[in-house]
Amino acid sequence: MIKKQLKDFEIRQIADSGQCFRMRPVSEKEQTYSLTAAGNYLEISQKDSEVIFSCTDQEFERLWKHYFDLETDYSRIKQAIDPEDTYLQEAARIGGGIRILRQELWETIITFIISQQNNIPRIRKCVDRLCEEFGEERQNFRGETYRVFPVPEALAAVTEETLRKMGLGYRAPYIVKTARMICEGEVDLERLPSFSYEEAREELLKLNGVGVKVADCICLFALHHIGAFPVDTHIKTMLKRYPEGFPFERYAGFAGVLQQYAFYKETR
DNA sequence: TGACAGGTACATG
DNA sequence: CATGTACCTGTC
Repeated sequence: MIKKQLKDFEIRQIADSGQCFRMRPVSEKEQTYSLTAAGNYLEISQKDSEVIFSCTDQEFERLWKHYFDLETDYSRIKQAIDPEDTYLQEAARIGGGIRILRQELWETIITFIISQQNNIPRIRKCVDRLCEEFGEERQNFRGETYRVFPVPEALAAVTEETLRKMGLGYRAPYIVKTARMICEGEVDLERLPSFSYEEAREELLKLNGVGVKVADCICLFALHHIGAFPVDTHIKTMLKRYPEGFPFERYAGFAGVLQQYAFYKETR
C-alpha cells in the first residue's frame, strides 16, 4: 500500500471515461476501484487528492506511475484551452481528473474492435467474458482469483461461432482474424511503439475490424499519441458546436486529451 | 416499435 | 475518392 498526493487525477472519472473497460468499483461504496494491466492486479482508492495504490513502491514506480501517466502535467494542458471557449472550459472542469492511460497494445486493439457500434456496459460484458473464458487465472494480494486478458494465441485458436455465442455479434470474425494476423506476424506489435503516430495508424489499419476511429483510439489509449483525435458519434455532435471548425491547430500535439474531456462531458 | 450505442467492410459510381 | 448499406445485441 502506498499513498500519493495527486492533482488532476480522479479515479472515478478515469474509470468512466470510456478508454478502459476493466476498471470497476470493488464494492458498492464506489470509492475503491480494481483493474488489471499487463497481468497485474491493482486496487486504487481516492479521497480528494489522496490516492492509495495497493502495491509496493517498486511496482508503482515500475508500472503504475507510467500506466496512469503521472509524469505529465495536465494543468498545463488545461491552461492551453482558449479562455473564450466555454465548451472546452466546461468539459475540462467536469472531466479534468482524466488521465490518458498507457494500456497494453494487444488488449486495446481487441477492446476497441469490440467497442464499435456498441455501448459501454455491453463492451464491458464482452471483455469480461473473453477474460473469463480464455484468460489466464491468477491470484490477487487477497488470495482471490482474477483473470488476465487472453493472449493473442488464445483468441487466434477460437472460432467465430464460439465468439458469436458469447455475444460478440458481428465483431466475432474481426477478433479471430486480427488475432491470427498478429500471431502470424502480419502486423508486428513489438515494433509499433517505436512508430510515429502516422506510421502506427497506417499499420493498425491493416487489421481486420480496425478502421480509422478504432485505430485512433489505439494510438491514443495504448501508444500514447495524445495528438490522435478519435471522432465518433459523440465527438461529431461536439464538433457541430464549432461552425467555424474546431481549432485543431491551436491544440496540435495534445488534442486527444481535449477529446477525452469532451467525450466525458458529452456522455454525461 | 425503432433508434441508438465510442464503426467497419464491401460494393458501387 | 465518396457515398450507401448490412451487420449482432441489449436497452430505452
